[in-house]
Amino acid sequence: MARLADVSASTASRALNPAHSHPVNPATRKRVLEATSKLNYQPNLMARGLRSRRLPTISVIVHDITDAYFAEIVRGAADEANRNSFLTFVCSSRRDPAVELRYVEMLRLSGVSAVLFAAGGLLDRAYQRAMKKQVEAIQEYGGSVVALAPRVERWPTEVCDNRGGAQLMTEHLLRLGHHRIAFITGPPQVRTSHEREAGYVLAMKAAGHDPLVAPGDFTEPGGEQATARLLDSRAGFTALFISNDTMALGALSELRKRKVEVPRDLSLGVFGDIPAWGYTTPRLTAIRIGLAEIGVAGVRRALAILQGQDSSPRVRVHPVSLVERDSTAPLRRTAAALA
Amino acid sequence: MARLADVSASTASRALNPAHSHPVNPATRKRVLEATSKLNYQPNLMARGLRSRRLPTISVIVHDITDAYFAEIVRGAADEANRNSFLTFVCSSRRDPAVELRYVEMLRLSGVSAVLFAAGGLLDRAYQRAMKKQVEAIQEYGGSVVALAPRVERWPTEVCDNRGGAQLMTEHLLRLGHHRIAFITGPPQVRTSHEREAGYVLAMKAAGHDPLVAPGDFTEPGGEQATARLLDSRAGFTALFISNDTMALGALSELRKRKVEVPRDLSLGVFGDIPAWGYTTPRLTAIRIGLAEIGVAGVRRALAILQGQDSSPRVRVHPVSLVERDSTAPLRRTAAALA
DNA sequence: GATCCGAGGGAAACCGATTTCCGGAAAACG
DNA sequence: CGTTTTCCGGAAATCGGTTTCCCTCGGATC
Repeated sequence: MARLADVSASTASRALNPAHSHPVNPATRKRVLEATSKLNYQPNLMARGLRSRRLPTISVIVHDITDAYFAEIVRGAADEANRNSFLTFVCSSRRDPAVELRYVEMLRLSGVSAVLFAAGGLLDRAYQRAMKKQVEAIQEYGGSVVALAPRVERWPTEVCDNRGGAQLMTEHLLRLGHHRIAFITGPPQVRTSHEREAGYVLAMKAAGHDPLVAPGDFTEPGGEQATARLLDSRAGFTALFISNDTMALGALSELRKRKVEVPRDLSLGVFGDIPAWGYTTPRLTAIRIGLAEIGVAGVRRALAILQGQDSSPRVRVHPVSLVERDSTAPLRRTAAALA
Repeated sequence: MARLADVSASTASRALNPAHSHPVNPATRKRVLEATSKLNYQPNLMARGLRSRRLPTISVIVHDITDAYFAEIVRGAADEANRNSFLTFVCSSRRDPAVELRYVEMLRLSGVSAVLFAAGGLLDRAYQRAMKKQVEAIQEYGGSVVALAPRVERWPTEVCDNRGGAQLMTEHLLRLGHHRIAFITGPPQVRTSHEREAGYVLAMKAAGHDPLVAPGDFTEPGGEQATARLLDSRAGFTALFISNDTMALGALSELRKRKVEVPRDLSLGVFGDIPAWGYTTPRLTAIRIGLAEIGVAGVRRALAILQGQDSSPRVRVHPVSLVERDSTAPLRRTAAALA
């Protein structure tokens, strides 16, 4: 035991963890601290974890780490975790419930202190039940759970203003004179889809226009297909609002393939701003989400819960903003080529 | 002890870890396995780690997880780790040596089994010394270290063919009739820079042309500045080869700002293929690196070392390929507008 | 002066698995 | 039949901290 170096044995632990009630003589404490720095002593985290049931690690569960959306969340979370001497696991689940459950089980076994779910939970009943069980086991040993997107479970949540953001974009397009605005929504199992769709519908109805919602699934091929079907339907829209970045990539391919020129033939808005939007042609108008901040907030929240001092409301909504670029233009300049 | 459920005590450990030499009666072993599955027994990883000095975790150290290049490596590594029941730490170091050292120290304290360095080491002496010490400490407890890019240290390495890829792109441009090809290189502290530059220079000299190398630093603003300086220099080049994806993003901004049209005014090639290149205008010709495969190979190598059965050569070079898109065109169609 | 109380420190239990060490029983051998 | 292996299982040590339990000592109280 490295600590024998100075004098005491278990007293060292008390000196180094002043959180507990047992008093330690300041002089003794000083000696201990000197010894630790002299010996460059560092506690064995696994030994500590064996007693305390958890390790100073957090985890972020995302669908796909190569998706710029999730990567930014992970960066924010990992940075904040690092600042608090926590390490960060990253779990890329590919939207596979089985993989996700397996991840969470491994996390539990490894004594993770907090799990951040960066994507909406699936509405699947079996998944929900199994996940609830895992999460309860984690909470049993003192771990905390935070959602970074709306989920069905009643977890503490850090989320961006999906409804407000969708309203913002819709109103922007309306203000440009568009009133036939199509919307590609997300998968129905995910709350985010409904929230964004609701914002869009709300803004449309408030302006006295009929919403035109096309089903989508938040994936790139899904966005491609949804765009194709919309164009084929000849529904006669002059603006297209796509409810996430990944689908927008697919839409861009499809529009390029069909030689639909943006914004001349069609104004295009996206929920979710990723760096790539600054390099596409045209550069895309998008709803900017402070993803890194959400990641940071998630870790802060998780750590606060760990210390039993979280006073935030259960759901905290982070504001979003409209980033206007070149893909949205006034209706007069938009040929109704698709009517 | 959950295992008391059937009969034995420490025998269970032997039954569950047949790797060791102590024999176990097959019948007993069967009873133990039945009990474990009945009780849904799962070993406490921290207790196990306390003895074995390490946890079934790996870590990937990258400069920036939001960079598509690194994200793809991490995805490959995390998937492969998951398949082997290992969890994956991700460390986004922002190219800060202090952050990186701190990460590695935390990893060591947490008993990480393997560390994968996804970026070239800095040539800084103090950094090198400190890192060497950390890594030796990790190896002392049986952890392994793998480099996923050329580094100065003599670690097992999985790397893409930097020199060959640079030759490939250069030869592609030469074949199109270009001979005044500029090259934006990377920071001199990084081996990758030198390797790619060497490939470019080799191909140019082999063709009897003078290389034109502009300094860069692998960052986006760096790419912007390097491009600007090249254009200002009126060096009269008709093609530009940028040695990594991030700088290419900066270059795109600069070219767009100056209304240099690609490939009409300038052919553009990039080392490093990222999804965004399919959505830019024009779509960029790039050297494709199998980054996910490199991540997978890194984990495989690390696990093999852990089990003392790594028979690979120290440095394994992964092939790259040329993805031809719209940003490179024959010289005849390229106005020497920049001459 | 006896009792009580709190400060402060040490010994030992504990977390849960792995790994010696050891011993009994069966098998192999002379 | 005695002796030496071999097989197999249990008791106990170990990993390195944290926490409980207990003890001592000095000061305060009655």
